[in-house]
Amino acid sequence: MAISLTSMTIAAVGDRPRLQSIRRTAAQARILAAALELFAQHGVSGTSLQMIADEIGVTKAAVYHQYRTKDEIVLAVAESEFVALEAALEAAEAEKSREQARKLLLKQVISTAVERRPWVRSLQNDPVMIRLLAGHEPLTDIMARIYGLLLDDTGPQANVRIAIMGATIGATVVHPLVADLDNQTLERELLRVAKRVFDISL
Amino acid sequence: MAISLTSMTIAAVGDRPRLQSIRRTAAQARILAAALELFAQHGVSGTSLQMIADEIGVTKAAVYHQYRTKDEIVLAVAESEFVALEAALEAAEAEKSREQARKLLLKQVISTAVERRPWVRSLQNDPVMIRLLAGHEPLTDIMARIYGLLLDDTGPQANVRIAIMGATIGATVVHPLVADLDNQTLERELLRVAKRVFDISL
DNA sequence: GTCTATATAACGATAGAC
DNA sequence: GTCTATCGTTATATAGAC
Repeated sequence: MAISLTSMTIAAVGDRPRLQSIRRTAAQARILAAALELFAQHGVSGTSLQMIADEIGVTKAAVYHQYRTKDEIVLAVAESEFVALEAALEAAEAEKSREQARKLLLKQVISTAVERRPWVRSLQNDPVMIRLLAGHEPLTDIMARIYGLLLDDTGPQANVRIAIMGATIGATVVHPLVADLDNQTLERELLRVAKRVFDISL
Repeated sequence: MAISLTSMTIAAVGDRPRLQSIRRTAAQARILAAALELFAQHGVSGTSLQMIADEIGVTKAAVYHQYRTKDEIVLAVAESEFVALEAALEAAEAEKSREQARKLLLKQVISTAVERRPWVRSLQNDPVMIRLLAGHEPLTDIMARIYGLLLDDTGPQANVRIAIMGATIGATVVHPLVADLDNQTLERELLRVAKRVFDISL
């Protein structure tokens, strides 16, 4: 990792378990795909295991054979969605300069959010999801590294600016007014705003 | 109403029922206050009538005496929160110029969101809330009037800019990184962003 | 890997007494 | 306006057969 994060304490890098290395059976993948879709539609609390089982045409017991609790399914869904963010983060951390790393990361976060926008709302805003993510280190670790990289310590308002940018990305892609917009245009507009509002040349 | 909205068809203004005129008993107000808080914490689906009843120290049956269904409670909560938006909208519509109206509305929407930020997430992102709001005309009417006023048809990207601004406001105020920030500072920063997104002086 | 069957608890909602 | 009591349904979760 080429970037040193003097302002934050980050866990040792060497033997970090990677989300990308998690292997799943076909049955598990079917469950997670159905759950992701249903969580987006009805929220986590509004999605029962029966609904997930019905969606893939099996019984509840078959689902419980793969995951012991509903919480485990929620976390597995989150992990599978965080893979793209982890990849973006690792690519950014490999950049030579911190400036380059920040630019690349912001770009990738935007394109990831745009591409996966049908599921961004539940991942970012569902109260059950938020609570589970907060207690799951592999995911909080990724978020901490992303913010640690994006934050510059140039001013007391830096936190607010990054918060606003991150929030803007996540919330814009789920906004009803842009639902009909193609990914490319949406991505371009978000980059333009990032540039203008946050003085980052991308 | 001093503003003519040539680009949208808006229902007749004269006898529009106002949310502000809805009267509630003390018992109903207690239910709505408890529900608002619990929805924010657990989401709508994650909040049972038993939880609401426990919160105010009565039984489920007492709650059902005030509202016949859970959906009615959700809608009543939304209506009570939309009162501030309705007031902001009416004040803006009374402005002499459209430019003035847009500025005032944007300012008021920002300050409303900042002041009510603990509850913004569930109102804006909860899937059950979204579904109920979409089918409830008094609320969709207010949203349509707000967007109708904010949208200028000067460019093809107008929708995206409004979406970005709306998303920015809604998502920033709920972001954990600004949780400790006082209302005044947060409001000032959001106004600064709005200025730069829209190229207008607020 | 999926099934039937079941346990236990909580859900939304209603009836009727006070 | 609130209570007790209850209805029918659904929830998460498990046991054991195939």
